[in-house]
Amino acid sequence: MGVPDRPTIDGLEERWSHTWEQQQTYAFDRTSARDEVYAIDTPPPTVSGTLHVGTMFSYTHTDVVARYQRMRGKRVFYPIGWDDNGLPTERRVQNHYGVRCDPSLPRDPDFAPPRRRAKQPVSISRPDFVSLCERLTAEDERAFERTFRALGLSVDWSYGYTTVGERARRTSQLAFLRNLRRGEAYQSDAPSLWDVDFRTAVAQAEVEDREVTGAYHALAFHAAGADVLIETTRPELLPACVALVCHPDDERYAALLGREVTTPVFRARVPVRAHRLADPEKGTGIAMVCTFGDLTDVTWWRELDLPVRAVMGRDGRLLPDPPVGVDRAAYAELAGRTAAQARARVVELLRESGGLRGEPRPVTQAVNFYEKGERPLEIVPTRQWYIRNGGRDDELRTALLRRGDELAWHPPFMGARYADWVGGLAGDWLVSRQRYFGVPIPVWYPVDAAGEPCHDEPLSPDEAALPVDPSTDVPPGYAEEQRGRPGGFVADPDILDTWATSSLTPQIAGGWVDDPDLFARVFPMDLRPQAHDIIRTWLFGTVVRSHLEHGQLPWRHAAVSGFIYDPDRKKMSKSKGNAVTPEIALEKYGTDGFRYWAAHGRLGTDATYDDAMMRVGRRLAIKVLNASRFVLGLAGDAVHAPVVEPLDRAVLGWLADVVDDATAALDDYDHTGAIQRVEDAFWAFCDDHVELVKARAYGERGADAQASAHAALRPALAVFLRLLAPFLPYVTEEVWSWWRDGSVHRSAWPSGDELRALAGPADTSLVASAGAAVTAVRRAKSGAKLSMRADVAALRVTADAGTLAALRQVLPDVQAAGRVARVALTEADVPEPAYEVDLG
RNA sequence: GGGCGCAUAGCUCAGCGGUAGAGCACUGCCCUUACAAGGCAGGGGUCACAGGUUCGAAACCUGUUGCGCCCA
Repeated sequence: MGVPDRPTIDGLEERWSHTWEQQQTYAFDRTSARDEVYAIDTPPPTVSGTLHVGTMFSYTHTDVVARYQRMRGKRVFYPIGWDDNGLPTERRVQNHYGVRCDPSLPRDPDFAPPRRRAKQPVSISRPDFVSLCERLTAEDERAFERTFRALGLSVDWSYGYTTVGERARRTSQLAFLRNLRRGEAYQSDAPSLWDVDFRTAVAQAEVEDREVTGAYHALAFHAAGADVLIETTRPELLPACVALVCHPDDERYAALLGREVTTPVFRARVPVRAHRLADPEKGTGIAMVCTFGDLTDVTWWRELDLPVRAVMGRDGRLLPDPPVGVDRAAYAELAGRTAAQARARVVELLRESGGLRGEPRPVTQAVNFYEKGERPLEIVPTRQWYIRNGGRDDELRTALLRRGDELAWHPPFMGARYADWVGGLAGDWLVSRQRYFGVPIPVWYPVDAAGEPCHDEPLSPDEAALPVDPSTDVPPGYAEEQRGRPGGFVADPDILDTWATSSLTPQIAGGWVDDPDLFARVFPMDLRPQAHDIIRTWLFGTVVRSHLEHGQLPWRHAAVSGFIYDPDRKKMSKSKGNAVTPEIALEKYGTDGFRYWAAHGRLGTDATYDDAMMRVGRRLAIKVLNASRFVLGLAGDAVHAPVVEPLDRAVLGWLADVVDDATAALDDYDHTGAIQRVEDAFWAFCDDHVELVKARAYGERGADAQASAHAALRPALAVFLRLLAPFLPYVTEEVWSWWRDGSVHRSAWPSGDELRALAGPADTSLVASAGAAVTAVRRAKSGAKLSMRADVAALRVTADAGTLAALRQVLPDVQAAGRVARVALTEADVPEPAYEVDLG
């Protein structure tokens, strides 16, 4: 191809991306044996409109690993998927089109999405809603793919998947049914955390605390004798009160234990009970137990065997009918109101009846929210599906903790996050969601003669029939006419949580359900890359599923990236409006410049979005282009000439050490250490070595000395290109194409030993000796405000015998590079060599 | 309240037992025939604080303070 006259890094992305696609440069060879394969369980990004710069950061880290392993000779299995399943997509569709799903509506044969977003969301049928989800995610996925391709990811796009695709549905349903068969999946009708806006149950891992302002209300309960005061931040739950509870050692209330008191306003009789979790220091030391105000209420309810007085509906409004034992007229004031409305009304009623003592006192408190939700979570008794994850089973918990220990964490301290989470699990994994767009739970229930579904005897499909949609498919042995009829069946209406499917990405990408040949070659995988925020969800979930299904870890290594902060130290996020669009950065600094910045962020460490760093990366890429042009443009075809000059031998030996260090760093998943070592060496190579041998390379000291220079420069350049290739894939490929066959990304990673063999007997310290001498000359010229090309009369060096002996070997190169006429060497017992320059 | 991490030059970070480093920014010089969307050189830090270990600590230990993340 030859060296262009005016090389530029602009436009390399488009050209080489196209070539790589055409030549299938990153295609996975699926005939490879497992031990030849390096398999990556790439995170399927949530499809959400735009890619976050933090995502690009993390994916660059993974791509560096992929490219390195490929050059090491591994057959890299590097698929990618899109997480389009579940609530995030539903929410996006609702906002994007201004619609909401109403499953009671029939499909509209002439359905078209609203043209303009209406103020009030338009209700549409479930099939129409799902089709909008599919339509929008398809658009988003095309945009994501464009951006990832622009980032130069070396994935094999032919192994793409989506988490609602057919293979994902089959995988998710099959894994669930196997869990069910083994007793690892089960149903429970129990109080569950519930988001009243999304109207679905949520799992522990999706819950977050938020500080909100509330108020303590002092309420007087009537007892024989004196009133009992309790304090609560949720007076609207007073009709749900089932007991008062105090600490067993609290003498203030000892006389009340076992007696009943009467709730104010609602006039329900409730017992006073004792429990160790009642905090005598908090409020008045005695609390009301409601079904259900918080998770402590659930504990009290369960452990004290209390009845249920449910008041909170799934829509976040108080149920129409009062619980047993509650005053009907008072409750009628609250029925149908939201929690906030009901609270205001209860406070009024309390004031009127004298049940409120003093004024409410404002407090800030931590309240549970669904991480994507807007109103505090309620706790509602519902029937839900769970998968065992060790939260209620010490044996399983211990086994999963051991899996965490088996995994090679990069950096190691991330393993503690996993152990903390597993150690603190409060219950099993709630996987059912009362939503529409996702993998349906693949079971039906028989309907008894009275028309009631028998939830204890779920009907499963044949594995061969998967994936199924129970709302349209029929269980084995039944006919569609029997749907909903006594003696017939009903479908489970729920879908599996997104994480319950994405926890199976190794199985989905590896073809567990339909390509056992592939699966055997790639599973268990080598690497799980991801960010640290989803250790408790995605990483842990994947370990759980693999442990239950395969009895082993799903991968050997986990590489955990940090987050990206803006220069003001705030976390970048779309909601804060401070996120940078990665496409703009890629355009401005080039892909190589962007990747250079990303590669400087170490695993596990949060990094700052830094334009300046990208500019440096861009400059490095330009330097690669120019230095390569110079080296390759030198006359002569002396590649096979012997390397005889001491400095040439030295630079190759020195470079061998660089190769060894970079290799060790990358083997240790330390891409930061590797790129630093390599780029420092490359600049030193350009600034010192190339300058030192330039005159010789032009032939000023004869043919043999010239040939030696060329014979060292070209292999050195080839090594640098390969060392830089995982980080700067475009510019290295461009230069490689000028003079080598094939792709640099399919070339063999350099070997320090091969370089040493080429170098022969080499004293690598000569590189530093010669560098120090030319630097001294440059410093003198700079101090005298002279051009670097200015001639110098003399260089006098005073140093010990060893230093002088080294210097003598490279003296002609030093003199030529510094344009020094005479050199005088003086031996003396000095700690540091002294350089004196006579400018003449 | 618990766990984890971080505190080094104006900024972004490396160093993790042997006399303080890089890049950016700043200053000066050089239009040098690989590179001015360059290059060369220079100034700049009581390594958060307090104890301890050591011949020697930015580094190891203990504590304190501040910041961040995760979990109660």
